Amino acid sequence: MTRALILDAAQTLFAGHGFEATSMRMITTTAGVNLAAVNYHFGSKDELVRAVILRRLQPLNAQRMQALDEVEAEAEGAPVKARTIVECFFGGSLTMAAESGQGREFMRLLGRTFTEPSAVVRDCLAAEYAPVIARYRDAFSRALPTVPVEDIVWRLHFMFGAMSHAVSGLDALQAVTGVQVEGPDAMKRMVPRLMSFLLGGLRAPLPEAV
Amino acid sequence: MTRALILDAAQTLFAGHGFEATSMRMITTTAGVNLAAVNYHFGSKDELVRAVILRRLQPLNAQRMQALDEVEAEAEGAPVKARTIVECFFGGSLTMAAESGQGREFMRLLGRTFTEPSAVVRDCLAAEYAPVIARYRDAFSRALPTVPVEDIVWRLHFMFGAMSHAVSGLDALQAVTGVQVEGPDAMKRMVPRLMSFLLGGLRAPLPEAV
DNA sequence: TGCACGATCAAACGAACGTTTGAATTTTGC
DNA sequence: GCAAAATTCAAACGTTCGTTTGATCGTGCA
Repeated sequence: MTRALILDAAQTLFAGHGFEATSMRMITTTAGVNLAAVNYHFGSKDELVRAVILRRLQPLNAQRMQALDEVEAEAEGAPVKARTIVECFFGGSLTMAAESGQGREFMRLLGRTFTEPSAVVRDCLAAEYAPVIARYRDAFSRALPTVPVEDIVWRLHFMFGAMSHAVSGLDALQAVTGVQVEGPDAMKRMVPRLMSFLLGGLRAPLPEAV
Repeated sequence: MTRALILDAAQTLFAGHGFEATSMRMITTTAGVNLAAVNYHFGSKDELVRAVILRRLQPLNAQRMQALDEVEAEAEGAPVKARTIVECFFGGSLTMAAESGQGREFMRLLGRTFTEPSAVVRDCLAAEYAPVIARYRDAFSRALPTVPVEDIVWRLHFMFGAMSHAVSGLDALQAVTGVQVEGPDAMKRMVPRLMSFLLGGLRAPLPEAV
């Protein structure tokens, strides 16, 4: 009970203020628990950070693996379309981002997480993502046999950036352009646009060799 | 002299550890100046953060405006190609990222800056970017008359994400995929790939209406 | 030469940080 | 129903944070 209260409060505050700028006292006050509860249940602030990230990232990545398993099994050896692979990868996270509340909050947090310089966060992410990226790299390689593996990796990298910024940078977009991006339907308007953008980038002609 | 030493040291440390995690003592020790020097020259840590960002962002954005002015003047009223506009926007920053040392360091910092939740950073960025984004939005709108303005804004948003993550997330890419991305020529290998990805996304077919 | 002013310095400020402690309290297992 | 284990609690720990202070230094102008 207390554990879950802390995780929820920490996720909200981490998403809003960042890891460093969120103090234990902010977390425990928001959660309505004692200050010592975090160290009792998680050991340290760093471990709490890991727990907040892993609680949702692990199921998310497991679902990414399973989604790819399913479409590949369905294709029965035939190459899977690039669009389908993209949907496997981003589908789960984007619907998570589209649902209001905790899910969307976590996606905003996750978007920020990539640029977080903290060692504990970076190591945690690298370990979680490495097998997923490797799996999807191979899948894309089969779907786009004309694209060298190195380019596949780069384009995955770019797609990651576009997506994480799309979700976590909505405040920035609103501040800069004045575009209204709040509300539960904002994500529903964004997702198809993002998907077509990603596919356009993924299938773009290779740059002429230099 | 001391001012410049502080700015350089602060930029390096901000890029490596983030704004919050970088203390005044780290900055002044790295710069080889007295602890009180930051408050003497900049007033506060927040003002130093602003100064570090604005020192390079203001010239960068001014150059973006000028580059667009020039290609539009050259076109003499004819619409400018989308690729050219993209090059105007990202060209300067990508060459800045490609050069080693201070320039590249700042681009890594700038990429992280977008997801920085700090109020002082967000306000500073919004004020600096707003006129530039408005100008480029209109330029893209003329270059791609079939794309509604709202989609233009979204695609600019996605492009921002892809680019900032491409630059600032190189550590993450290396950690996750093992791809070697260090060295001065890493950027030269990335830039054309990023450019073709961005153009592919920008010119992707619009998602069918839902 | 002497004065004035901007710059640098060591030292200290109160506040907030993450963490620890030991007692009080609640829950669990038999 | 009671001992034992798990949890919650108020209080304090030492450390580090950003900032301030007042003395000292160096330099250019009168």
